[in-house]
Amino acid sequence: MDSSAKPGPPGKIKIMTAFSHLMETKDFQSITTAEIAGKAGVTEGLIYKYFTDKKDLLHQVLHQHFTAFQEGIEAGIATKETCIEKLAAIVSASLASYAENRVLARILLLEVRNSLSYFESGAYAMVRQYARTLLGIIRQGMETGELRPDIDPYLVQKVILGAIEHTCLKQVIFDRKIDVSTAAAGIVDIVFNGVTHHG
Amino acid sequence: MDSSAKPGPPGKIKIMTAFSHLMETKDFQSITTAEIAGKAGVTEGLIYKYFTDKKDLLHQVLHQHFTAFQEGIEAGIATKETCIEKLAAIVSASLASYAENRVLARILLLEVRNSLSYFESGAYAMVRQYARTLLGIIRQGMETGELRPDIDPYLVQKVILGAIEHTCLKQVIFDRKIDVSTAAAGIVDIVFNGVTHHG
DNA sequence: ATTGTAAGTAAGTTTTACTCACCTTTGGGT
DNA sequence: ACCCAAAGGTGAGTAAAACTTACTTACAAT
Repeated sequence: MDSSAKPGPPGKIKIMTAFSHLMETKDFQSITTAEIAGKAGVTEGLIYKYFTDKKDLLHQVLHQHFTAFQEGIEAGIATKETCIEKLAAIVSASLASYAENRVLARILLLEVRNSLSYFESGAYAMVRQYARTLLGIIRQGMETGELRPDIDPYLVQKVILGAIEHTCLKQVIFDRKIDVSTAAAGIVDIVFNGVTHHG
Repeated sequence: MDSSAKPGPPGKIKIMTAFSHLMETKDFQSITTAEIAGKAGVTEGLIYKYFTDKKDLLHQVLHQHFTAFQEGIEAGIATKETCIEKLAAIVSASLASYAENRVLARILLLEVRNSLSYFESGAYAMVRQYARTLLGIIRQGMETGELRPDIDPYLVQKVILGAIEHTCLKQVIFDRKIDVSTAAAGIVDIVFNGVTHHG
């Protein structure tokens, strides 16, 4: 368990923003605490006043970015009525977030999953909430008859999440543009209708 | 570019197997070079005779595991005739590999993607080859009419890869069993037929 | 026999995450 | 107005771990 991501004192904010900016050009491992402190204009020791760990800093920055992500998702599905529309909105909004916030995408997809401490962090709790929202929509769709009732909703959830993540994985890694609308439309088409040709 | 993963001298083999075993219980970051050398029964310096880096060691061990993975895949699709069958075989064989070789799965899904050096490694070259094979089958299926011709084959590839990876992600992280056959059948069903209910 | 090369060692060095004891500022209660 | 406690912030220091380098041993080929 790590401390939650409150706004906090100026020093903490400076550290988080400095680190976040460094993550735009470098990977977590190669960013040093000295570098963070230097860019933030504080001393190295202050980092450990507000963060238990270098990883805790990573997790709290992720938490911060994911909050905006979450809001984007909820705004995206708010107006939608049907399950299909909601799912399409989630796919679209998720891709859009990864496209416009590479730091979020890189942290979430590449940096955090290798250490167990992440899964005890507040950031991961938010991610779980996001996954639960998705699952809820899928279940609802199965009840209303929009979706097939004979499939495992958990698996549908995983396929959708996997499709979203893997679709922008390479672009995130090599810092290339993501064509959100066509990618989103394509994923939705494939997952909803399948890839086989039915004469 | 890193040196390829030749079998090599006894010291190198001992280092790689020791490291591989350590990866069963610990994550990359928390395994020290001293620990590796100790378990291998060699000195710490020898690691740097055969590996440019601690990460190079990781990449070469991945390369080694992925070779077996690749063979499993090719054996899986060898007997199959249709595109559909081949895709199902790839999904099944991939899940099976991740299920029975957690070190491979953990390295590939959790540990390597955060550093650019991986993408210049021989291990990544193998992964690309695997992805190309998958893409080839998809393209072939679109030509023969088994798959819809109006979709982007790259996107189909990404959805399938994403589905495979995300399906076993949690199990790999928390070291839980993977029910390969039902997961494979489910993924294939969803990706081939889609999730929407067609009256 | 000799020479050249690959395998292996052992003792550094440096970097880097993290600690700790110490200042400085702020603000609320009496 | 003053105290004092707590929060904000500092800077020197430590320990550990990745990596280097100078050296030794085995050993195959000429």
